[in-house]
Amino acid sequence: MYFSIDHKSPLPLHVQAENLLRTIISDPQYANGKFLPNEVQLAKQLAISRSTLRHALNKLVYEGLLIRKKGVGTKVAEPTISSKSKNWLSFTQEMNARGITIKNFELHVTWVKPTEAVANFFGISTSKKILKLERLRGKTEGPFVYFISYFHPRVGLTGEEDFKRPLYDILEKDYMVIATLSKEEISAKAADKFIASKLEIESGSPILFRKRFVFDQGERPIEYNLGYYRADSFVYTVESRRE
Amino acid sequence: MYFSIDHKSPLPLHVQAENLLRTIISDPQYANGKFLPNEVQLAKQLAISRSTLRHALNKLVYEGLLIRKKGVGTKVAEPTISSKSKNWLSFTQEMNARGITIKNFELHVTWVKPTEAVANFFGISTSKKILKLERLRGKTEGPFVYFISYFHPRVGLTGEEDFKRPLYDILEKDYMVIATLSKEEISAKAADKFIASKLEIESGSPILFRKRFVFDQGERPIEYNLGYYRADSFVYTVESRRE
DNA sequence: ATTTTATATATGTACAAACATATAAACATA
DNA sequence: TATGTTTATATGTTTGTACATATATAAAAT
Repeated sequence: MYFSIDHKSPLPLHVQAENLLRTIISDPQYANGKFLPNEVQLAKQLAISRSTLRHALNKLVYEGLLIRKKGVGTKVAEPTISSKSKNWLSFTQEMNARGITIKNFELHVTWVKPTEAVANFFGISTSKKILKLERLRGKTEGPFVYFISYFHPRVGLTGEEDFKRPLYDILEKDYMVIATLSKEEISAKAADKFIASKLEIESGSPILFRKRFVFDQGERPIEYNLGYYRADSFVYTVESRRE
Repeated sequence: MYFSIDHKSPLPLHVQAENLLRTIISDPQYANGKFLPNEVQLAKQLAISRSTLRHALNKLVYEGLLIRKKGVGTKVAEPTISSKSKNWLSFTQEMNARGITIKNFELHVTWVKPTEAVANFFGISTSKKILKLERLRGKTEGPFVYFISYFHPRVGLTGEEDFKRPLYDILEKDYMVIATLSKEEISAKAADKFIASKLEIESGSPILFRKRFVFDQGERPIEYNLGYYRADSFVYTVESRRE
């Protein structure tokens, strides 16, 4: 199979190169920290200049998908499952970028009366039913996260949506709701029986628990999300800079 | 006042330009979304090429400090109320803000050969001894976190410092080392015997594990920190904003 | 008065070329 | 054996140049 870049495409060459590289490094052949061809060679192969290639590489390096080392080469980063708070990529997009295909093991949509905490967060009464979305997701080998989401009635979800599509895509394109602010609380806890059975681990095993509060542009609450992650397959990463 | 760039400095021009720009845009005169001079002009002023200047600008744009618009110009981003500054409080300050008085239960200073991971992060050999700081801290009722810190030799710590003072205070005031960037990995794990005994919990109990990589202004590694938190008394919070 | 068209301006894209510097491996030396 | 020294190789830095494209404004046409 041969890759090439279309010099006549309106899409900038460095973007094409970036996309191409994403495809290339997501290949299992490259997944395990294998080195790319050197820049001069790769530029020649793609028929672009080294500067343009570096433009593309820079982005992937910045995202943490590639690791460059002076005098050595550029290799594919180990595909750790992690979450960068800086990026507002959706869960699926983020995982895809790391060469992990997300499988949906379970997907339940129900209308329920909100708990005290949820009603309080949304500023609604506990008697009015709201949409609850439960999803068990993970890799082909098995699930590693159980999500529970509640949505504010204002959003207008019907429950008939195709939740296999990225959630933010649905909210933005179909409901014109743009998530802008997210507050998260991350903690560790022991898995109870229910979560343990879902994640296929033993009851009492440590799990990473993430509460996520999502707001729209007007800082109005739109989603209340609970995530239970298997401790052995999920790391949460945060990058912060002073000033 | 006039800025300039030293072409003889070993520090790359684009890094110098980046630092310079950081200073410039932090000036209140520039703080409120004011436009920078255009690239060609600014490059001339700084006596560097436009490409080099763009290299510097790119980084600041990526960090969200600058906003570029094709055909218009580059302006300083509005200062958002992010959690960045919040994340940069010291542990003690952070706890004080939550109304918790911190007690030091144990404090050990030793010189040790770094593990593979630490040596690799610092870019030093595993044979040279470095400073290791272990601290068991918590509330008056009992400890809830065990910290292990390693410091890069470059920092110049002697081990004789008064570690009851805030760490960042020591680094800044006594050693002129300013921590600027922090990358963290948060995960859950089961407490091993050692940690369990320190935190006064049962072995196998879930704990929150935080790896923290701290860099100075030149993005050089200065601290490698491991934190083991009792799950029942610690929650990690993150706030992130899109765009 | 309104719409269209030109134009100056600024960022965006792309290439070529040269030199600097870190790394690892091969080689030579004590 | 252990330690320097060279060398090939790969990324890092920097400049110069040219043209593309989006934007806002001013001028011209309707």
